[in-house]
Amino acid sequence: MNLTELKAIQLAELFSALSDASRIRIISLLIEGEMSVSALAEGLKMSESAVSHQLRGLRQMRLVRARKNGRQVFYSLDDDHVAKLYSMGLDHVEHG
Amino acid sequence: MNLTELKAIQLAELFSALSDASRIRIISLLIEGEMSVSALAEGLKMSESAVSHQLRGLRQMRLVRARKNGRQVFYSLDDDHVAKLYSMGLDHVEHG
DNA sequence: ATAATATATGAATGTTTGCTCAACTATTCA
DNA sequence: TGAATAGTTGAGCAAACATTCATATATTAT
Repeated sequence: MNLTELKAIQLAELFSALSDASRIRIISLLIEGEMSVSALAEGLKMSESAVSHQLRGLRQMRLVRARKNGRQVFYSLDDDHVAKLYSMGLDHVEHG
Repeated sequence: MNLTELKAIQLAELFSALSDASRIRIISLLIEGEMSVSALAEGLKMSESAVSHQLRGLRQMRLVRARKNGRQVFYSLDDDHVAKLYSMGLDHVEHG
């Protein structure tokens, strides 16, 4: 194998995106479908600012996608890899 | 779904274990087979102390297992979930 | 135009993290 | 026994991170 340093960093960045409970909960909501920032904030009992900051990180990693409609912004998962990693992790936590 | 806060934290902890380039490289070496701390340190060009600190975290998460032989300690992956998460992440980074 | 709503963003702050260094335990060798 | 080797551990420090607060931008309503 012999992983390059670059790929190690990229992999670490990918998993970093999933390494915080707030982001995990954001993703768990987005798995069910797209949601606005305020709906996420309400569902998570976090401030809209905090949610927006986290979404920015997820957006930069291309894990979520934003769709603007009027003054709302709807976020959804950009890619099913994320959902797969999520469910595989959940599996590990629940059983095994 | 409605993920509990506890499970969100556990999931985040699992992914945190994979969220650092040094740990990713440790895991990429352990995928090939068990290795002593000093062999890992040499392969990664890290101090044994730094490697040992990281291995402790991985051990506490039950991602690696330690086997002591004389004065050496050989580490290996505890569970193939880890290797699966790793290769799925690599897939995401390399293609798509 | 003004006000209200939805989101984004920068600075500030407290917490967490990864490493180094020094000290420690356990094991082998002489 | 004493010295050398392999690894672990705690303290300390700098860098990274998550949230809050205040402010800014964009859109809609009056």
